[in-house]
Amino acid sequence: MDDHSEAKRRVLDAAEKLFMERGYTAVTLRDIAQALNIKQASLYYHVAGGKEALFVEVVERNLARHRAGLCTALAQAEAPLRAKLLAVAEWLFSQPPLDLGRMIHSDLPALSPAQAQRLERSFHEALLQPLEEAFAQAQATGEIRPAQVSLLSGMLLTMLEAAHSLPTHFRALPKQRLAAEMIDILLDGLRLRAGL
Amino acid sequence: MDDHSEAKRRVLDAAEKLFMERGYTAVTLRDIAQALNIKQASLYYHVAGGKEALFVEVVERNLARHRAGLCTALAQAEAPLRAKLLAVAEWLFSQPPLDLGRMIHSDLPALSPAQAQRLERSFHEALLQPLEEAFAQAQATGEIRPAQVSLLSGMLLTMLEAAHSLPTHFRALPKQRLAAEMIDILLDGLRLRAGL
DNA sequence: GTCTATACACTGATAGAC
DNA sequence: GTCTATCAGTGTATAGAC
Repeated sequence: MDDHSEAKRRVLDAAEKLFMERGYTAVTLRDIAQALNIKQASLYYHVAGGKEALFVEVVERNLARHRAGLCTALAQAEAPLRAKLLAVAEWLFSQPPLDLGRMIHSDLPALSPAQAQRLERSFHEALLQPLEEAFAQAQATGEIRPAQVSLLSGMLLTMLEAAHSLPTHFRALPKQRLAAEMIDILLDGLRLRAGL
Repeated sequence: MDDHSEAKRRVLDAAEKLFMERGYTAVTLRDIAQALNIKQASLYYHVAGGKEALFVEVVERNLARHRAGLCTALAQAEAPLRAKLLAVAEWLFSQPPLDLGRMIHSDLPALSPAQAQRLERSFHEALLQPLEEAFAQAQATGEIRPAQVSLLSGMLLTMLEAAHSLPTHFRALPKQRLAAEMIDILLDGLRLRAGL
């Protein structure tokens, strides 16, 4: 599983940048090769399986990084849930934005069914699972009131990715402030209250 | 601006279904023609400008419908903001899901800059503007506390579209219940409280 | 590791018959 | 309105030289 060969890493980096920005079908192997100042055919030296294999490898590496980053962000941040979620936002903003919707509805259907299913599973494990655990823990300690953890995780992830990727035209504030406000609103709505 | 010719409407319907599902680059004219049981070249009788013109016309029609639907939903629903937002959710769920992220980062860059800019403007007018007005009004009447209306609109739209389009695998509840819970959490976070 | 050359399929688009 | 035929352009992929 080690990616020896520095060159291979550079190929994956360039491919990741383009695939994550524009999606699977919109990016050509020539685009990727051009970004590396090499010719399209040279890519086959690094990734034998061609475009699809390259895409799968890129996404899987990206998701593994996300899982690791999210888990350490959640583990290292201090106790209150708010701080942990802010750490999550900070981590997500440090990464290239991922368009979950396009991935699932546009990119995955263009792959072989086996690969598509594998990637969809990775999505859940890397992105939702860590958040679900954090919310469940906060519920167990009574920090927030009970609610579907999968719902909360999806809400947060979706909102943060939107804040991360949507152009300035759609948002007046810097994304960090925007994230903080969204998290505050979310947590205010989840506070323990009399009558619940 | 009238789309006489029933046939033209059928073409736009088929194109809209495919374009909205898979995105601009992933859909070929042959895909659309096949859905209509005609040949690819026949599409040029209905839309002279080819693929790009077809896409722009489809999206513009979709957004006009959204603007109208959102405005009447917001106008007809009874007073409390919660009811209005639920009506918005109901309307959005009655329409084919739109992937705002893919649209902006994948589809628009594949068009000529002029058309891309035009569509991006339409997005704001059709989707965000009606919601922004509703939030501003609720703030004016003191129903919710002050907050960036563009932020709130973006949050709501993003969350609802995610609930609408993400596969069951990512959500345990039916999307209507999910929307209701998200709206409640959002509004709970915006209630007037002592100290604000 | 990267290149050139090339095969082959597919895509958008045009011309013209019916 | 829809067809067939056809084109140029682009896409992935392979073979083999350096």
